[in-house]
Amino acid sequence: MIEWSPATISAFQTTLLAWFDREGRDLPWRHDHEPYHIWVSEIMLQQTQVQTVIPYYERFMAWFPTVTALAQAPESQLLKAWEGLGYYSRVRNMQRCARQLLADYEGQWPKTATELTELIGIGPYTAGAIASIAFNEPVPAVDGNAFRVFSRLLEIDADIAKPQTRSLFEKVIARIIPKDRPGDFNQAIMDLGSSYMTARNPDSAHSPVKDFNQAYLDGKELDYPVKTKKPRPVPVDYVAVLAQADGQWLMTQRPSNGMLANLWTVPLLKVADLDLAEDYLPADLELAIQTYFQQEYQLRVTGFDLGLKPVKHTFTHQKWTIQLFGAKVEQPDLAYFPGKLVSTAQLTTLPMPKVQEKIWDRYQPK
DNA sequence: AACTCGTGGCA
DNA sequence: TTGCCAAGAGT
Repeated sequence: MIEWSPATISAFQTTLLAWFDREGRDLPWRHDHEPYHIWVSEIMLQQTQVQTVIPYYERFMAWFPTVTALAQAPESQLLKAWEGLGYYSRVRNMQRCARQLLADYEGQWPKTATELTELIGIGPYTAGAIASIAFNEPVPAVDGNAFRVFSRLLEIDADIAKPQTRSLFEKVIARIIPKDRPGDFNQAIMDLGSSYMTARNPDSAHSPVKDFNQAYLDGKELDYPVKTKKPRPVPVDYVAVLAQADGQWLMTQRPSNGMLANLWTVPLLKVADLDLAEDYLPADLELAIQTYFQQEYQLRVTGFDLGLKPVKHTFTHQKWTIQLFGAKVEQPDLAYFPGKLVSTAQLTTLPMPKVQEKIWDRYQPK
């Protein structure tokens, strides 16, 4: 890792901000510095690309224009606003944060990163982003872009996958961030990281700060950032039961904890949870499904393999293979079932994850 | 500290 | 297909 002199730091600031003034992106959440707008955009942008976020952001602002509107919204509407974005706890935590603001902060945002971190769903990165952009506090906002950009500029060899590495980057950036324009600086780093200094095909030869990029000057750009890789997704087998009664679909709401919390799907049974031998036969599966519904939900279903190609869906850490079964529900008494019957016309009113969309598409290709 | 939590894009 | 990456936070 190299160190910059005060003169180099000053030159870097000037060059970066001049470029940002010329070529910084015009994004919907950059039209003002309202903390609510900055906050919503930052939460949406966590692990999510700008292009994906834009339409969600526009709709979210139309539906929930203020912290109060967000605090008062029914959860089903929140999840509908987030449907397809992923990491659904983000939006549930946003509502908790909105209520926290109204209850404990008199509806006024705290103005420092340290205080912002106390709010639900706001971690070190988002606190830095809001504090610097909305309140002009000279603090770093260390996201994936900042890790990548500064690791290359300064040839920082620390493993960014390790939690402790964040504090090293925060110290380094704290020395470089300009006190007069911290928000623009942090956003400029993000723009730089998504244009010239990208992860895969960087174009540093044309970067406004190429002369400051030590890794590029040394021809070692792709060696940075140093990052240990994550384990690959674990395969998990599921059975989806497309059950109908009275012309309606049997839909279930997932538990309030864990993956896809509170979203709606057809019943998804983990094959490993069914009472099956190692080398079970297709006919055994039908019986196992029937038994499962009887025991867990006191429901009589007669399932049958739809003979369709299994649906595959990969999450960050799980790779699902889902076999589709059709079913008829006899005399539906849903007292013990965590869900309800829904007409085809009403299906779209439920917040559903992408994997459910794939299941519908397999059953009824458009 | 390591693991959990979605989805889309890209080579 | 596979693997990795994209404005991370909670537990």
